[in-house]
Amino acid sequence: MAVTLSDIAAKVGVSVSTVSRVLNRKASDYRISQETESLILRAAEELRYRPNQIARGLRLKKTNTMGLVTPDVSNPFFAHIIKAVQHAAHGLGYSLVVCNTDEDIDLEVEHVNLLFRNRVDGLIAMPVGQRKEHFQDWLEKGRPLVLLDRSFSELQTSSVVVDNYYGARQAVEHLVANGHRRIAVIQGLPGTSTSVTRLAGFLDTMKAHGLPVDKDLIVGGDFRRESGYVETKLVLNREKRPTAIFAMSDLITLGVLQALEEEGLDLPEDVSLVTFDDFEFAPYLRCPVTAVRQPRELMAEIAVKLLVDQLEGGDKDRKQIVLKPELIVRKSVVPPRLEENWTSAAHVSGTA
Amino acid sequence: MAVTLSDIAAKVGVSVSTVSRVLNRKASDYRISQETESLILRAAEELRYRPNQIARGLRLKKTNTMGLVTPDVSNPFFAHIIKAVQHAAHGLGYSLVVCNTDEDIDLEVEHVNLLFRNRVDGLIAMPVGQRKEHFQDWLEKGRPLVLLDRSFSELQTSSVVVDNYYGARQAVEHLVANGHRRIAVIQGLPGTSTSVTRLAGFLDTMKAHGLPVDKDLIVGGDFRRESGYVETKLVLNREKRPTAIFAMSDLITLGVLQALEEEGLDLPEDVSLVTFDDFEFAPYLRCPVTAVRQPRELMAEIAVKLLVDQLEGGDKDRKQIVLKPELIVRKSVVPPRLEENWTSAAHVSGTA
DNA sequence: GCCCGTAGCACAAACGTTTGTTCTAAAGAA
DNA sequence: TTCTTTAGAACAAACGTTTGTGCTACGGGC
Repeated sequence: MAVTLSDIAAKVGVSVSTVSRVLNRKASDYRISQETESLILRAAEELRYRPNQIARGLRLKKTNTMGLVTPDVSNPFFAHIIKAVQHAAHGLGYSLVVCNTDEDIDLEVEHVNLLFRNRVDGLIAMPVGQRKEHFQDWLEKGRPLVLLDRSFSELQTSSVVVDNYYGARQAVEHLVANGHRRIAVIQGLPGTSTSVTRLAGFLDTMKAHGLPVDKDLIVGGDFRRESGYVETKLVLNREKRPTAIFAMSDLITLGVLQALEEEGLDLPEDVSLVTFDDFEFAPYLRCPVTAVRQPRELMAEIAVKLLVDQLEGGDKDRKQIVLKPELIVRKSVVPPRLEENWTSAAHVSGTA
Repeated sequence: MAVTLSDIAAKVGVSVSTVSRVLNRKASDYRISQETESLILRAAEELRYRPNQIARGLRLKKTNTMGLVTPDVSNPFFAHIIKAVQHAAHGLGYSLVVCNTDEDIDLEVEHVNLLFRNRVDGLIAMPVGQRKEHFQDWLEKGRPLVLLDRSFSELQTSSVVVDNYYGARQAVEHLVANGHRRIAVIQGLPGTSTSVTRLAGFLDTMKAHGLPVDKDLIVGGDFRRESGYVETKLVLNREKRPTAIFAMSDLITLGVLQALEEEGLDLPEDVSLVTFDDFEFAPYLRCPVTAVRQPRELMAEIAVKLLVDQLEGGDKDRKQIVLKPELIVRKSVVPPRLEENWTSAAHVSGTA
């Protein structure tokens, strides 16, 4: 069906190997005459020859493809990362196989296995957390891996992440500076490095200010909207309502917004809010949200660069890149109303 | 490095072909003894054999991979589509190579070529528009193609789109019913089928109501935020300002919001707004936006189904699936202020 | 006239599979 | 005993490349 080297060889009347060498620009190394060379080039052009990367991959043991394992393609944060990874990879001559784990560790394992079968040259992963043996296996097979956004400190491989501890401290400092003491934390998937580190940042900040931490206000099961929604609902109906919420992802914030609306609570008068992930719509919300912005594109580019360095340069060093996030202050944090601060609040049902 | 069939063969003491047949569950067809079979299965397990899909692909001329060409991975609409395509493809045993064209036709051509070299089994494309020879070539090579979201009526292949004409009519009817006569249209990439059809829907609706159309109010160059921003800026500074805006994508709307904010105009008091693509944050914006919602996930699933039917069932029929969009009415459309309707407006500089 | 050097290419193996065909030994039939 | 059948597997080719090595013929040196 498709045109092969031997089609060209037949047309020109030379052997397949000669054609191969010419098309790989190795004509001069094998003293192939100018004449033969141009005949072959012309024939390849005419037949619209397109090399079969599968055959090539088999022979060369290199597919020029990398895998990207993502927790949630539809999350704007990851979507931007994917776009940037795709772009960088393409620029360096690599195709990208994108996987979606849905934060499901079993699915992640399956995808990593599949990527191995497909013999992608390297892997960029934003891992679910919890388990890491599949990545360990991957590394033991001698294949490069770069962790992105989330990492395992125990894994001997490169990673590029944001300083989540710093980011969380910035966010919580901002809340505390505005007078908040009862702060609810809606975290992401508990085992994930980003959750863990951000939570540590929260706890340390509270401690630094000598503020008590109510364990009941530390909630959340994953990074998704639904989680943000139900956890907010629950936390708002506690006896002592928090005066502020620290959300660990853009989608969680989406759920928070939905819950607040349903409860008839207004941002920021009734509750203050700080979130991780600065999404595009943040400035245009009813109340523009103060957010921790991460250098998504930069992270993605570095990850690709690191991977390709390993693939092509044979750079075996384990590099740990940490970038600084930035707190974008908008309008979702104001001082709490005094009377609410310590009242047991069967909450006022709605101003809406 | 990696374990191959012959490693297993050597360990068990049989030939490669026998191992292959056993692992492909064809043992009984070739009367291989139960004993040999279980020996092989055990060995494969112990050695942690993972079939090399590259070799397999070469032999079988099937890679179990499909390509997805996307205009913009970071656009929430496409991000959701990608996620759903990924999910459906994975469910049917296919890996997904994702490309990003950035609405650049040359890049699209390049990506399609690359996908061909990689011998993906089939292609799902959300094409830029403008040119289609590369898809024609693809089809002539006998490879399946499914167009998604956007289509070419001249191309003999399956497609799944939304009824953009209907969606646009719904949107514009809503504006007209609220008393708007001067409506600005910020369209996407002019050649794209979605732009063309939505524009037709707009024009026909205006005509149906006997309303004049000011060509100067039909603007826009692509589906992105920047376009929405600058076009809104320009259109708002015309002598006769429109009383409403019809935006053709979520990202355009994002740009519109930004421009409105900068101009100190309030939604919906100063300008009404209807947009295509119902994004997640739409309900939580300062002014919740009325939007045309498309069944993204369904579209994606159908596209994958269509492609796989062609790949595996050999179904050669050209199927054209058209789904109905739905207008979600929120609060961004109100009747225009009377005095504004026909005054030349050196616009009031800001209420903010 | 003979040999050697070299230009210019062909040959063949290998990458890891799949699959049509062939081979071997043992069992059963005559 | 001899021939046929069959179970159980091995052999080998092919997919489309790449690449180390081998081959041939011509020209020049002596």
